[in-house]
Amino acid sequence: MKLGQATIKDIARELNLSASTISRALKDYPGISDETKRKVKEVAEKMNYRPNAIALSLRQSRSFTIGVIIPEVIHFFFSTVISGIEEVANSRGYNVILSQSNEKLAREISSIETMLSNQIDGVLVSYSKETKNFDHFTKLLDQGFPIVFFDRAPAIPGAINVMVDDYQGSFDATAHLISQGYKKIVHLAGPQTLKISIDREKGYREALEKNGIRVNPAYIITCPLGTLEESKELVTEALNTLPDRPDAFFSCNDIGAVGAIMACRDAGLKIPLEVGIVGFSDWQFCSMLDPQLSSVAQPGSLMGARATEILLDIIEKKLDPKTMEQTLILETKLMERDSSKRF
Amino acid sequence: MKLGQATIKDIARELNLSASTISRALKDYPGISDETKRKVKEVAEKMNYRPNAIALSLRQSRSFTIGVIIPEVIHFFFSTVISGIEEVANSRGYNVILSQSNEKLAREISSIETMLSNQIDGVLVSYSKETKNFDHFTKLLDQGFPIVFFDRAPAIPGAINVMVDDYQGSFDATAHLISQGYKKIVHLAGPQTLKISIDREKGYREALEKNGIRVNPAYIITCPLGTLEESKELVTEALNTLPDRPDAFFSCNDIGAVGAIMACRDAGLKIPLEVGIVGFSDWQFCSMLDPQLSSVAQPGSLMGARATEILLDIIEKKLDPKTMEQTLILETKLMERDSSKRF
DNA sequence: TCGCTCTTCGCAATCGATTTCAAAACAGCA
DNA sequence: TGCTGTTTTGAAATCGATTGCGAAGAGCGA
Repeated sequence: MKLGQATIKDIARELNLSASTISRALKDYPGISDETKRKVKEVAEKMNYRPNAIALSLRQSRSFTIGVIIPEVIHFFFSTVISGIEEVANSRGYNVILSQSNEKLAREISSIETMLSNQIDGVLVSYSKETKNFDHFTKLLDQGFPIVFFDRAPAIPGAINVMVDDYQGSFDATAHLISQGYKKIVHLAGPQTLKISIDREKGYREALEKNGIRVNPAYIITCPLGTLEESKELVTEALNTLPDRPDAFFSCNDIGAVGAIMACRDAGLKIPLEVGIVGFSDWQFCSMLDPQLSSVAQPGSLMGARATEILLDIIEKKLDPKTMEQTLILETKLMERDSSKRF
Repeated sequence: MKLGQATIKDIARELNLSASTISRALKDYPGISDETKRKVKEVAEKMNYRPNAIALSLRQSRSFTIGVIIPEVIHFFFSTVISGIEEVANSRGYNVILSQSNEKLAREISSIETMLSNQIDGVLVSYSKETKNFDHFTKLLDQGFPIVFFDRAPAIPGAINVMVDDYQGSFDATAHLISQGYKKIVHLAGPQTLKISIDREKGYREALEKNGIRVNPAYIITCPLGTLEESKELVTEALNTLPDRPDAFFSCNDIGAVGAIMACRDAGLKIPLEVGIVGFSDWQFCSMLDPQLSSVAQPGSLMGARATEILLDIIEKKLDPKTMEQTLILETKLMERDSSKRF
């Protein structure tokens, strides 16, 4: 008796039949007598038979597994995306292999390599902050390998992206601050390697211009690290040194906004009376803060779900990447809370 | 030319050699001339050859993949655990297949089934709140299949568990509240199906007793849902109806503690002057709240890492589950912050 | 009893890589 | 030239499941 699982051969031996008959009986193929089918299924049940998906994968060159490459699992936003991915993949019979790049290009590349070795049917990617060269993706795309990018869209022509409307979300947030009477609005920007950072900054700029406010370059402060400490420090510095003291901060992420809250509070400024603050992402904790933080909600779970649907449709040839819409943009929603509401 | 990847046979055809020679040449087996090795490697490189892990898995009955079953990815704590798992698994050459049960027993079972079909080498499990019967796990354990449970330890003799010291963490938190002069401490407990809930309640009870405070059953309030609204409501009710008004709340999780903060604030109580509050898990946002929330930190990433190390050691037969320590308990750390510090 | 048809099942190849066993090829030496 | 020994390579089986094709057996009419 083997230690492992019962195979189709074990059943065949037990019943003095051939492996082919067992296979057909289990799948209710025509040409197998009902009596045989009954016996086969009975023995399969008894032996606790479970088909070997690996053998199937090898034969069909299909693994029913998709890969997900993400910068960091710990980010709340990404965890919601994963949740959406897992949900859809699972319901359509696919497994999800996960790998985090930790924002390192080298790990991103090696992750893809091992996943390809494991014959994944497709991959969902949100690339790392380090990634500036996309050859490892274009090579695959050229071969027709199914890839869908989410959240962070690379500068690759023909690539399929699912993202939120960073520009519009940013525009809305800035316009909201303006409508609340804030005039000297600082933008805490993200690393310029990410398209989302650029789009968010653009939304900020255009909202100002459309409302007749001149964009002051000194009011755009880049936070490369994205940590709480960094933004707190930079905001404190801005409050102390900028000739025209800012009266609002729009951060490209929630952590930065929290840093701004802290810095303003330390500076003795009242929120939202004297300073307005808006974040981006609408992390869970926004409504738990004091004051509750206004933020731009990104539909993370939906993004994961949509990206997965598209990927699986491509894999199953229901969609041709060449003929389809290249970029799916999901709407954001501004959550107006205490940190930015004066009226 | 095939669409897919180049195989060993393609290289063989190209060089007029046999598949066996290619295989040996690529692995630097003895008995292959240096000249042949050189040519084979050159062609392999040129054809962008990548070994098919599926074929290897089939042959070796080893997939170098482990499964992870988790209630919900979105939970901050679990996302840190996943991060630790992924880290260790990756560095030891294993893939991670992820599945969330959404706290549903049925999905937990079906996830395990598909993972087994996919020939995973072992599995890490944190079981769902619905799971009261562990047959689907014991069956596997009896077959000698490698399983390591984390965070939530099932009542299965011989099972290997990695968890935090819920009892001690809870004891410390309660003792801390007592040391700060709080006397009427309410415990917001979790669902009694989870061992962690029971342990945390036990730590609370014994800390009280050891400090000569009688345990008041009315002071133990169970929060089955674990939502913010629920705890807010229950705390408000407790403040209004309990004959002896509580002066502190120790919640078995952070969400509950936030609900308590809100309820107390709405009731006009000053934190920490009039009411002390401590949570459990030390989620990211604890230090961003106002007042900053004291909480018991659980080493999530470490837990994931340790559990994975043990699992891989068992898989690789470096460890025998029968002879080893059954339960690994990781230390918690009380993060004392403003919400509970009167002095 | 011989055909023929239809039902029911088995053989063998396939997927990609590894590995055992054995066979070539070639060198050295008498 | 013939024999032994070494080096280098191949054929075939294996892992588990599927499937086209062929074959055996039953049943039936002539």
